[in-house]
Amino acid sequence: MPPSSSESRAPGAAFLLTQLGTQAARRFAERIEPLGITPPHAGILRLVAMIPDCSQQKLATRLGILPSRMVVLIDEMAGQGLLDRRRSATDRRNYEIVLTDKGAETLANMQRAAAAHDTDFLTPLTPEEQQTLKSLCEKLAAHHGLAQGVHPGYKHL
Amino acid sequence: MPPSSSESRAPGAAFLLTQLGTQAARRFAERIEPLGITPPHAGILRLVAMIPDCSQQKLATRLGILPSRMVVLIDEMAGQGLLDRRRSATDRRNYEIVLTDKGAETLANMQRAAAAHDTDFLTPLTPEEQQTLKSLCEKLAAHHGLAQGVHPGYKHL
DNA sequence: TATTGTTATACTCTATAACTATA
DNA sequence: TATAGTTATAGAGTATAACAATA
Repeated sequence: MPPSSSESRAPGAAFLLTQLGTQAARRFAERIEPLGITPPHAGILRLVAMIPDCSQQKLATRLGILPSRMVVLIDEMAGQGLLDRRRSATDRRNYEIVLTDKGAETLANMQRAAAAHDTDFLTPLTPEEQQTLKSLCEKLAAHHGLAQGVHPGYKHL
Repeated sequence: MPPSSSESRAPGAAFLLTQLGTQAARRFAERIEPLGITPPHAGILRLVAMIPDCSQQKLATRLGILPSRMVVLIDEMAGQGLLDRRRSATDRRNYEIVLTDKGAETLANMQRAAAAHDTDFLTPLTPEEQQTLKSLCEKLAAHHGLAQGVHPGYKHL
């Protein structure tokens, strides 16, 4: 019988993961706010760097963002000068989204922010504990089919 | 120098926590959907059981939900017969929110769903790994000031 | 005057459908 | 006809202000 009072129950690990994940996402959003971008922008930046000349639809599918929403996000980022829309030469229906120099710079700043965020968030744990946590999370993520480096928070389910 | 390709980076533990936390929250929402309730409803149910005769404002503050939103949520739950609004005898401005029999039954079903969710979500790990993960998450949650059993996902920051 | 609950309103994000231009 | 991008629109959720009843 687990220890319990009549008034509260100790939360399980899944609930703790929900709490921590929400908190981590919130802190990351605060970290990148000074860069003028939001978490969806950050996801797009990283994916555009990974997949050069990617179409908007592919980006939308990979990130779980609706195409109609992607239009707005790309508009915002193009307006900030972070990326350019170029019509594909082979199929002029779709665009090839490319990083500008400023976009690449913002990506680098975002990755530095992510690294600092990671360090700070895990600082209560010893280096050994951090490694253990990471390994266990990787094992869980693999079994749950989570894509490498793609935030599932933009999905429509 | 960490292992990396030119195309991708291994995500840090904080990012993994965000992924897993989002996924866990989504699965929990799916689990309780057959009970006719959403995650905010679940949070209210648990808090109402913990704090009898609680006012709407106290519930809103504890859960990080705006008072104006709390009105709608309590309306929905009262409409389902899960709880009742009773005017306080001592201060007739505020209500005392009380669980009905059906509300208590739904709470019990929700707690069973949470336990099953926890078991399923952690099933890729061995019992020892599960205990280790839970301990590390508890340590992190304590250092980050996360309230016992209160989902931070309803907060306005 | 301050507080509880409530309503009204605006803004964002999600979701669907319809439109355009290309193929 | 099918697809990429876009626009329009409706529905949640978040946030702020203002209001009525009560203290």
